[in-house]
Amino acid sequence: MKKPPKSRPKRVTLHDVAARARVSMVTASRALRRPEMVSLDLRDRVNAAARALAYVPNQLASALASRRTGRIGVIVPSLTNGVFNDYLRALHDVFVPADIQVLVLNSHYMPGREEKAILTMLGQFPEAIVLAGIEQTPHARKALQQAGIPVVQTMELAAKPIDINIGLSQQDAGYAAARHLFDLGHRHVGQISAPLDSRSLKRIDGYLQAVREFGATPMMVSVDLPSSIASGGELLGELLARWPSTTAIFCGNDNLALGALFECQRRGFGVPRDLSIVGFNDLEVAASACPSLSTIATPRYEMARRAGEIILEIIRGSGRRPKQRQIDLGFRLIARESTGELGNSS
Amino acid sequence: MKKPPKSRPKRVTLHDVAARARVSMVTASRALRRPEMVSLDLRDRVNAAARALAYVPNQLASALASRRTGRIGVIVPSLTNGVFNDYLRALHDVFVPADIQVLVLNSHYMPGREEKAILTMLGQFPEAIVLAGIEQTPHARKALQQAGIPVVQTMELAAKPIDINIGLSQQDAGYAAARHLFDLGHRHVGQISAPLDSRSLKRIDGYLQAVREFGATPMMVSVDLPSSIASGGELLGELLARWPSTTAIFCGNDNLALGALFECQRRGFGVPRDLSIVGFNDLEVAASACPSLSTIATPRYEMARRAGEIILEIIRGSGRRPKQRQIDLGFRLIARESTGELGNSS
DNA sequence: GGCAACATTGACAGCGTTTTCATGGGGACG
DNA sequence: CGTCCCCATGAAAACGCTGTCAATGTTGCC
Repeated sequence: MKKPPKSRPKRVTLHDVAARARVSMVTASRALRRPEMVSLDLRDRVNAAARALAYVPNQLASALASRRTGRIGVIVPSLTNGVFNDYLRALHDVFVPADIQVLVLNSHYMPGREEKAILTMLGQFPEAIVLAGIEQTPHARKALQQAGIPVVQTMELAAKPIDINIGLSQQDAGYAAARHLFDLGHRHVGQISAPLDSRSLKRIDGYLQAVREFGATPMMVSVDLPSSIASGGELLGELLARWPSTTAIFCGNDNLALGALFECQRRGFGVPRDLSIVGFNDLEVAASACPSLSTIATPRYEMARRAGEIILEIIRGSGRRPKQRQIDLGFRLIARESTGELGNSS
Repeated sequence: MKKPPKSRPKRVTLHDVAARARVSMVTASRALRRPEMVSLDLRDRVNAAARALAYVPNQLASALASRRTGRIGVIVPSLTNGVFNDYLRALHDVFVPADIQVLVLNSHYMPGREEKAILTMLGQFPEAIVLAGIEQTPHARKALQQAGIPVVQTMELAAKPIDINIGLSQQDAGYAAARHLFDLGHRHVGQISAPLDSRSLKRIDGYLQAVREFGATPMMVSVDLPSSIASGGELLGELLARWPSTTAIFCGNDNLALGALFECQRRGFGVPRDLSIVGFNDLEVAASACPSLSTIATPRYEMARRAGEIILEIIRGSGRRPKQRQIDLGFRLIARESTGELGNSS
């Protein structure tokens, strides 16, 4: 007859471990965290006791007492988006070996949700915060500044960084993508996007800049949904319906580009024979697709890695900031098979 | 006389708020958490003070004192894999409205890393844990049981669940995928996979079962890397090199299938004319691809949603478990354009 | 042998909240 | 007008751990 003590499933605490090892709590604590401070004999006894009891340290209490939580907070607009895979991986690569936990919260591309996520995060007292994007609400900015921890804004270059800023010019990148198509001789260059974030808008600005420069007509279609492969196809359909003369499109990201590519295949259009396609981000699929997708490669891994390393340096170095508070990591245009010169068609 | 503790910027605590509102800490605490327990007058005063000081409650202290952390832990083998997008979204959909935070840790498809992740998670004292997969190490199992919180294993059906188990038979699903190809008349049915997890292996078992049943020859190629689109192409290449007679393949997941599809396009093979392809999971891309990919749809969203709801019920209902501790959610074969009858070719 | 320097260990006081539990005041009721 | 109860409030005790500093035992050296 077993009686589950559901009201008080008393947990194994450091106290229990200490008692079993017949040492004081302090010693037990040290034996586990700083073995070198404790004699070999006791160290073994404590370890044995801890293992026997399956002791799991209470990080809450530990963090509260030591005022160091050993974690950093990351807020990204989406986990779904392949863009943030490399980004998160880089952060893990840097912090996990340093024994720092990475807490990820999702803002769903909504400034309001981001503010909430930032406040929640701050309530956990992370030792630093990494933000994807630069458009925080004023209240969030204030809270972040007041927290007195390193804050790294990434993905874009900010006019007024909160603290540290590592990114690239989304507008320049958008310009480069569009320009690539104009340089190939295209004059009817369309644009499709799912502009949920400020970065998409900046890329569009870049596109418009190129359009003006070449005296072309802006041809844009967008949808206010999380970008998906399916939307890529639909948006291409709309674009072609409105501007049948289109010979090239710049897609706000690679998923849209992939959807557009599939739509072309469905319609029997040759890519790039009938339509040139350039995407954005250089996700894995861009290189593997057939035809492979021209795109803009953004240094997502590198960006997050640098962010992580700067944070480690600040934390380790007692809070001193590096001299360079803003870093432009640039981007690369990757011309693959999906873009070709105008006129190859005939 | 007050001694400013070093360079540490003093944090605003409940004590400060209470002082400013001229009430006791208890009242301040209640005014913020359970406004209905406090008179309107004080409630306003406390709220005003909190806002003025930009007070952020220390969740660490709160959790320590209340013994409730308001969060649940989730451990998935990969964030990169599209499979877990729906899964995590469902969990968020359930828990965020319930004001419960979702902590996600990544096991990188390695049992050792998963054990570590589980222990780390347990140290945070989540109110429940959701696991993707059923193959935890013995030590992890012990720690989980000892934690006395709801544990939900998902994605597969377990012979001996730790606590709750919601999933589907991966072997049956693999069998169904292979069987679909045999039913279409194919006899040279290959299999490609990146079997980092036990689920892939079970799907292969299902494939082998079908192969035996139809008296065919097993033709399998695999790679020990995280599955990627590129590997899909390469594996298909190897498979065809070894068994040129292949007329259909079952891919361990949709990414591999997509890579295989692209490889066919690159080689000028018609799909399904020259090769039928069936994938697994029904990621978004499967429906959008051209030709669209036949695949096995797994109820990832539903699975995670159910897991979340059961957890909420247990937490709310003071720990009582539902009668049904194991739920089989099944799967669906989705026949699309990428599979066709043998002989359509000639 | 005596003293300083060192290496170990332990007692105590928090860390910032929440939870009892006690207290006083006011309203309902007779 | 006096009880009985209930409501709003506050005091003090956890929650589990770590930092500080003092106390103990050890070693080395003159």
